[in-house]
Amino acid sequence: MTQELPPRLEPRAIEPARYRAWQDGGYFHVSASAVLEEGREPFVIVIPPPNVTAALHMGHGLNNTVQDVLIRWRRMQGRATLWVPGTDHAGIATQNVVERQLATEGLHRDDLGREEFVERVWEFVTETGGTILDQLKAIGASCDWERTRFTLDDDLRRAVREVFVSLYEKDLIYRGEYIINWCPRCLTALSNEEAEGEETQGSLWHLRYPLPEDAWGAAADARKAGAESVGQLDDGRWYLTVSTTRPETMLGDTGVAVHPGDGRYEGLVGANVELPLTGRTIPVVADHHVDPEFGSGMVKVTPAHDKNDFEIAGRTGLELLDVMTPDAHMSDAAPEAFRGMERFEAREAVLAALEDEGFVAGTDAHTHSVPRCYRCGTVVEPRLSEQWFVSMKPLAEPALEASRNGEVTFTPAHWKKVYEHWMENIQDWCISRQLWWGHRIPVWYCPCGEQIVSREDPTACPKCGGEALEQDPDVLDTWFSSQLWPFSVFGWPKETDDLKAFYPGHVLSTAPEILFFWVARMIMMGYEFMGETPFRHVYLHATVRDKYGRKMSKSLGNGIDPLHVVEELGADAMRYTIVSQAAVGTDISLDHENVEAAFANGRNFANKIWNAGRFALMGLGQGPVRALADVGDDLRLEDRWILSRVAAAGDEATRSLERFRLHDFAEGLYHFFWGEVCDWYLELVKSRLADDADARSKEAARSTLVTVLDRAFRLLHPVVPFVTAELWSRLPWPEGRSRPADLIVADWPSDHESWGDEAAEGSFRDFQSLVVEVRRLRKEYGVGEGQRVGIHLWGGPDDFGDVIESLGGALDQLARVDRVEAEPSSGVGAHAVLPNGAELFIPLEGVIDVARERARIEEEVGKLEGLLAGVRARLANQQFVENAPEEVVAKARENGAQLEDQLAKLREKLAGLRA
RNA sequence: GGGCGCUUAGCUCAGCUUGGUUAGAGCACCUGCCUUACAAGCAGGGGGUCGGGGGUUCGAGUCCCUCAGCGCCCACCA
Repeated sequence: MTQELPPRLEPRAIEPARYRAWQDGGYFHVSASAVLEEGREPFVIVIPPPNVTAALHMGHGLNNTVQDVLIRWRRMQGRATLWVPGTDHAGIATQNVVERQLATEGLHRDDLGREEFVERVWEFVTETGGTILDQLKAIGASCDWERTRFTLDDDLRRAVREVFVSLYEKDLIYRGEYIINWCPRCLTALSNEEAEGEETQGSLWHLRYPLPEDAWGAAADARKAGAESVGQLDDGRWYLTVSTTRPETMLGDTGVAVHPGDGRYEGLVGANVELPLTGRTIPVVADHHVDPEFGSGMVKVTPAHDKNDFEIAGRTGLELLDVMTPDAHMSDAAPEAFRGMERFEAREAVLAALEDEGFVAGTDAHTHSVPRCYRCGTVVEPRLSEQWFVSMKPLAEPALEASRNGEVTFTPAHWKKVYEHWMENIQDWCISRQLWWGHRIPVWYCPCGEQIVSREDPTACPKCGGEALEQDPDVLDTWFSSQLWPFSVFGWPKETDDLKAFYPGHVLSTAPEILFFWVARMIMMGYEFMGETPFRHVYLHATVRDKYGRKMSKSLGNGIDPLHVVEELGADAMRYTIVSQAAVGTDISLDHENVEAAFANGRNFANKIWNAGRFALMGLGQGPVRALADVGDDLRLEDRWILSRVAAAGDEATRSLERFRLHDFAEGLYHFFWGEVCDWYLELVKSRLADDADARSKEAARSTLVTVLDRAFRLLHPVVPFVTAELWSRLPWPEGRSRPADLIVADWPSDHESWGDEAAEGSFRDFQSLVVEVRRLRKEYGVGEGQRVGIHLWGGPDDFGDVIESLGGALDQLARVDRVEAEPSSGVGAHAVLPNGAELFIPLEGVIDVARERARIEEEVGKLEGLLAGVRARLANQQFVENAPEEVVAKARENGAQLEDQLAKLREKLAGLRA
């Protein structure tokens, strides 16, 4: 019953039911046999698994809408379309959340112990883990929920174990003591990617290290050679100057380094410098890493707290001295005065002590990048530590080649360069984390010294037979399991049918900031373990920002909750708004302070579609609709025009989607549907549907309307699935055509060749420009809205007369023109030339009160002339021009110019009315 | 320090790959309409020297150089 449709779209009334119907219909699911047995071409996307504890934010909203658009489109094209959903256990993030929960109970994870803590996390995850997936359903995501995976599922554990052991066997995983990024709050190692640099306004302190007396001669020589960093203290002692941004680390210095070729310091190499505050002396060494051009050309070396210094120590044999505890307090290795101090407190204390003894040579303001933990924001401490690493260079090679030779492509294209640059400079990956939540490292240690790396949990040491094996306490970086996602979700390392059918996937859509964390590593793992790329195309979506251009984030509180948008305005409104804004390579700005306004465009469009459908359902009536082919002879110009246009719109939509131009896809259809179907075709077809006297015209209109809406709804469905599916299901169906079970699986329109009709499009364009021009003139000359006029129309294309004749009734409907004469005319009235060269004249004598209109215009002219005279007088006044603020004068000039323009137009009008 | 990108209407952005009608959209604004699909609408309208400068060309928002401002990524310069 079409009367039931309310005049405003109520998304809540249709969306949840629609979604349930799709799920119940099994449309989201596809089995391997569709590919392996039926031979259908697959189309596969694996979802970027959101953190299991996450709540949906606008970034998810955008990314998953993008994926759903592609998925729905391909599904309609008949591909065996699979979108695999799931969540990530998100090691640090999840552990932090549960630790915070514990903290509210006054507990620490140590109070529970490892097992109980992990159990607690599982409880939490089991309770809340499904939330974000349910939220995806609300925005319409058509994932195959039967295949939902979690990165800690048994299958995926097996994959992780296999990959770790396999890489270890290939010597691509090793354990060693190196400087790694350490978060003193999370108490774990981090990868380079997890330590995010933040530009910070800091200081560079210059410190003096006194030289022993036997080096004073060499020091004096160095000074003479131009080494300004060598000098004498008040008491006559010579010293060297070194610089640092982290003075507290000087307590762990074990040397000072210069470049081997730096002649200035030649005599000082080998000298033992006094390290202030510590009572230690440290040697001056030569190492080629030191840049003689930079600063003093002399560097303090802190091997246990700096990556470069560690390497220098490796080459020069300097000692390693760790002066900090894991939680970044000064350790027992530091002088007593500083022990137990927090690092920044120690920084102040060290500086104060050095200052006291005259060892601070100066301070410069210094802006540099300070690494922070990507999870908690704590300043990362470079720390000497034994960890597990992956050798990345060999793995990167095929993944780099894949980008170079186009096996993997990127949208926007410029990410290709970013990806390749990173791949070319790839560094080893620290994968062990001192956490409890995650994939435990599959390595056991026997008291006999044997290290066992095994696919199966060992029960006894293969070397000594001992059973007192200890498993490595650490877990793997979350991204170690995420990188296997494209094949682990299909059951690898087992050779499953799913794997055969659905690997490799096609598109990977995600945020640019995890290109290195995740995308690059998936590609490397794909080549290493599957022998080919996990996906051919990487789509990096826009960043969602607020109206001030700031990234939406929890901490800024400037986020928009997609569920709130769905609730208030509908999923369709949200989807259209963000897709239409997601132009390649740009960001999306949404006003978080006025959500309704931010999504108004999408909401209005969904409502427009709704009303167009309502109109059709009411206007079509109950009778059977004939197939288009059966009414072919009765089609009128506007019918042939709109059929041709819907064909063109379909071609454009397909082209846009093929190129990942989702913005063009959405906007193109918006303009087609609103600007052509609604503004023109529906307006023209109204009277025909209501006119029972001309049955042939009415039937042609009904057939055309049904056909056009069917097509349009199909094209629109990927971006606004709910409103289109709802209306489509109610649309009457032409006789003789079989009807798909649901719009979600209706064929994507592609047979457009036979529908194109350039002649009809050209003729209709001529008609449109005539209507627009008549409307404009009517408005300009104050012709009342209901007032009919006659027009004269001459010149232009040969067939223009025929066009006007066939659309005569339409001209009356759209522009209130009841008489068209083909003869030239002039006199009192309005005249214009159309784009196609035809001349248009509207006699206004007797239509409007010409004398009154003339008087009205004259009055207006008088008024404007007065204003203009005033402006001119001001501008003629030297004092005003010289003394008034510049912008006031400029404004006056601008006003004058505007007034002159307006006057010219009015005078032209007057001339027409006098004729 | 390297690499990349951006600057077009009041705001947010398309358009540049392949130079060529009058540079577009949404929102905002002005005018007139509650015309029975839709006022979340209809009709009409105003608003841009395409960041500055230079060059190539018959022709530049589009290609090249340069300057300025903004942003992103990478990096061990103490």
